[in-house]
Amino acid sequence: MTHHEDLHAWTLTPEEAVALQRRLAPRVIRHGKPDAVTCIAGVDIGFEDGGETTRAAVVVLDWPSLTLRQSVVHREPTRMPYIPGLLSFREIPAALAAFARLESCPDLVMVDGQGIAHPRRLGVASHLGLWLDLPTIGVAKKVLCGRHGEVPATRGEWAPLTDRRRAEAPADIETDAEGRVVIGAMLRSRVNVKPVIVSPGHRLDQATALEWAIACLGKTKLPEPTRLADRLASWKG
DNA sequence: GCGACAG
DNA sequence: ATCTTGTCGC
Repeated sequence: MTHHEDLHAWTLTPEEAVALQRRLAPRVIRHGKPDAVTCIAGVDIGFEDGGETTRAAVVVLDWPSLTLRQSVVHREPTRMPYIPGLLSFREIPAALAAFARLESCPDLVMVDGQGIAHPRRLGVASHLGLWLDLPTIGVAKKVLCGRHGEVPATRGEWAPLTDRRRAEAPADIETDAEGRVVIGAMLRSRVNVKPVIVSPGHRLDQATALEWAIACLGKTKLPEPTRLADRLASWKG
């Protein structure tokens, strides 16, 4: 896999990064379904040397067996600090380098982090989806923005995550009874465990993102793709 | 003005 | 994210 734009654009000030997000967000497609899914990738980033080295892990699983087909780990110097809302600028360069080493292109990508459940509707999953031009889903462990009611206790059940701010894109996303924008779902992936936040990244809608997240659930909190990527990125296994 | 704030 | 031991529970 290759990419047409170079990485110079990643040397940005926070203000420039925000401006870039505002420009890119309307390009994010949040409807439809990925076609003919044969394999699903999982992505996660870890850090070493007290944060000086960034470690990107990508795993590719066959669907529907969820069997591991390939895994890649890429290391490079960290070039940006962590700033809430600007996570993609810190993690995506390494993720792209890891993707470049994949033998086959996945049909769907699951990312550790938010999709459109982001202040400017451009979380790391959405942003990565634009670069890869692939359907992506964000699976996060904590909320960045938005509110939600009580989450059902049953595995597979969920509660909508909503926000007052409307998206920049003209083709808008779902709203609830109060006209709030639905930006994701608090999914109970496991009983007695804190829910995960599932939000569409790029090229699919909320319902589809949820369907795939649930379809990829194994016995643990995280869906298999991100669970395995997490394991690799954190050196555990 | 005062919090909150993905990984 | 990362630094970190043992411990409780299915």
